[in-house]
Amino acid sequence: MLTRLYDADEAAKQWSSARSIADAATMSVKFLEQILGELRSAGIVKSRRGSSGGHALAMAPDEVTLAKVIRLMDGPIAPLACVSLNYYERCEDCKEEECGLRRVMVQARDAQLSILEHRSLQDLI
Amino acid sequence: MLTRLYDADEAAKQWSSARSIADAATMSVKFLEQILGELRSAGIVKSRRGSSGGHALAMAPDEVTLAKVIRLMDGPIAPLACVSLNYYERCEDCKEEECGLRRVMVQARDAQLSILEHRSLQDLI
DNA sequence: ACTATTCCCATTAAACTTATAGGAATTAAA
DNA sequence: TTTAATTCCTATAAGTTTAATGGGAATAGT
Repeated sequence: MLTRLYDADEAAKQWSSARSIADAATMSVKFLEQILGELRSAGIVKSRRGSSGGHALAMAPDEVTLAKVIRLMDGPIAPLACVSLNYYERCEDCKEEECGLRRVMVQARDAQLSILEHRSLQDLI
Repeated sequence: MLTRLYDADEAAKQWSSARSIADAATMSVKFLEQILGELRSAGIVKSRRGSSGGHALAMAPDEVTLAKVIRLMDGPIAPLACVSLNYYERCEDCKEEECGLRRVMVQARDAQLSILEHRSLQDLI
């Protein structure tokens, strides 16, 4: 769905309307607007109001890593909060240095991030 | 919590009561019983009723991969249902062969599984 | 002024997670 | 054979999160 936002010629600054994207993805415009709002306030998408307004990518496609988008949409990538880089929360009654589960979960997190941090919108086409 | 189940001498078949485990983990016995029930019906844990009954691992600690346990407790490991090995669900209106997102998510899934399928309870101690 | 569009906020509806509760079945031991 | 400890089964409540809808104000082009 995001890929539609950079089909347009960058110089020409084509703004895709929420309506047109929603139609293509068969989802409600209102719901889509909400998602685009999140993307905008995260700086991934920029928008222009008014009669022939719309939405467009705010940065180059290869700068939008999947990790960024997923964190924004789905929250933490890490399987446990105590190994999350961006949404860390400590477990209660846990000595992190000694926790074997945590040690393994860090490995799992890093394995996944090694993919998601190095794949961008560019790679989705 | 699971690690407590194989502290005991395997030959002596020590059965840990739900109560004793719950105390150590500061959780309600009833809640723990529910979890142990799931583990039992998945064949990871076996139980014995009656006066001096309890629970014990049903297989060697190194056979209990984290992938097994996580799938049982948390469901799919894959970040999207359409790339899940055990809980696959097709996306609607999607030609999987052409879907760039899916291609990347498969990579992310495999990266994570390469850890979780090769780490067992044994590795948590 | 008129119209198409984003933008913001509030609300509902559905789903899932977490936890609690009661009691039947089973077993060992007294 | 009675008693006590324990698993086992099922229902349900409470809480949280997610998905979706809706109304209307702000903006910009014509």
